[in-house]
Amino acid sequence: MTSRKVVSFENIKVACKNCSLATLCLPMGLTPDDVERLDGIIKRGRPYHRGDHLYRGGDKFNSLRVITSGSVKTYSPNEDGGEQVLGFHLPGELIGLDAIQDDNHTCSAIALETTAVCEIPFSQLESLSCIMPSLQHQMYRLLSREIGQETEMLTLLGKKSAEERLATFLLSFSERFKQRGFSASDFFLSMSRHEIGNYLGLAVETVSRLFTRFQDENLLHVERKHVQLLNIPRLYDIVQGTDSAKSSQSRI
Amino acid sequence: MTSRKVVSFENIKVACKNCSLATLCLPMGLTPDDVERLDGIIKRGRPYHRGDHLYRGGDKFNSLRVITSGSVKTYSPNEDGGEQVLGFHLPGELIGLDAIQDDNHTCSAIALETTAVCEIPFSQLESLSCIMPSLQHQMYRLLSREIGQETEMLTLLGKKSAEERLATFLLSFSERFKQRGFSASDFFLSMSRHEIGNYLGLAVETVSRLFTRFQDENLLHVERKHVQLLNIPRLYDIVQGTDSAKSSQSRI
DNA sequence: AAAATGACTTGATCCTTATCAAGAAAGTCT
DNA sequence: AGACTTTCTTGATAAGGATCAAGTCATTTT
Repeated sequence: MTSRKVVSFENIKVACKNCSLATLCLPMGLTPDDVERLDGIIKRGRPYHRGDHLYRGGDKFNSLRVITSGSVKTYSPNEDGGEQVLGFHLPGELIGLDAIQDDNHTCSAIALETTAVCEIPFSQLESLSCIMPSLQHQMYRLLSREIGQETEMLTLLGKKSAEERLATFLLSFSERFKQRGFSASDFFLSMSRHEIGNYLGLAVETVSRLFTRFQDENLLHVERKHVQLLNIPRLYDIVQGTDSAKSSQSRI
Repeated sequence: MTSRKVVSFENIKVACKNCSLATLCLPMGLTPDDVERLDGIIKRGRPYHRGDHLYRGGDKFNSLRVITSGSVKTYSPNEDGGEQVLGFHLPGELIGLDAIQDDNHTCSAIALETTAVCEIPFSQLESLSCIMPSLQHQMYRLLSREIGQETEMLTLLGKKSAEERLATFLLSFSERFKQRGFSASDFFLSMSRHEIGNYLGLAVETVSRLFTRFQDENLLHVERKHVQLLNIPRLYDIVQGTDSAKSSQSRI
């Protein structure tokens, strides 16, 4: 019975040209003809369930992957047995870029919920990008964007307070959900408090306390994974770290 | 008189095929013919002096740059006027990769000492990489490597203690100097304590105290910018954060 | 439905590192 | 050379967040 269900899933193969994520994804900026050619090398497998690994550190690198639904956590093991969460990835986002370097995955990727992905065999993508300059350009842009995003994380971890980190985290999801046509102020987080803390360089307890405090300050309403942002502008103030957030609150 | 000197500098244009850094740099893995073609698009300008900007955030992005001598700091301004140091770059290292994304530099690069660079006009590099698959491959690898390196910084800033951070920092320079044919245990750091602290997410005072402590523990000898590493293995122990460093010290 | 498990929250305490403050050393300028 | 500036060091204190310890709430198991 599961097998029949899986087969039906596999039949739901949305071609790039019909995919709502195309504007966020690799086909962005390509002509319809080029999208068609790119589509030709993409593999769409069965969905992953919560806890399934898309790949693990050390695995041979063959494909880049784009999340098409669900969400994924990437992480790398660190020396002393623990892990460092590297990112949370939503539909339209490309993962595995760090593995091009030496043909092996350096980090792992695990589904946080039922998740579908497109696999893009890298060697074929590379060949294709040799004959499709616009695809090559798009690849360079995506790789560069990834570098820019990690740079922002460096500032977050290097300079920001716990409060600023969580506000940044929440607004990042708000913006990304909005981009994808979902509510910017009402969403579910698919990861645990522990994973949020790990990602932000904070202890679980600190994350929990901050959620409570933000709620007490009417910045948001939170119930487990369900978050409703009630005062997005003030969250942006907090991100700025100008401390005007507190004063603007007291001015009310 | 300066102009004559500059002219003489400009004449010292080492072609890629004669450059000792070629194995670390873009030509890595290219055939001599391909290196020649790459060489054709590279511009070698006059050297920068300490404090000169190679580019600033907001500048139009035209070229990637490879340091050929000296050293460079990259940084991005952050909201509240301060800056976040993103990296220190030694000969053979490629900078500007983050700017491909939107055709503008998002961060700034400044010479920490007299520094020479090769400029690689990106549009020409892109065209060339379309007809030279091995160059394209090398570009993907370099971009991917950059992502991997930033990932390591995330772990450093997210999980490591001040002590582990400084040890990691010192060993990174040790390894990179060694790769370049210099001593792995005796070198000059071209940046200030303040810049080190900024980069590592620590206060200047903490960096200073750690240098003193490491010296007291006979891990190194430091006098201003001149660093001599006296016990590299134990520095590696510290990086691991297993705390075995301290016990191995007391065992002596 | 009760028990067990895991996730989250809350409180109390401790520790690391930031901040504040001042002095020393090095480098710069006239 | 002497004054000035900047960088670095060192000490004292404070604060932010980690850690330790319980307890609560959900969810799953039996």
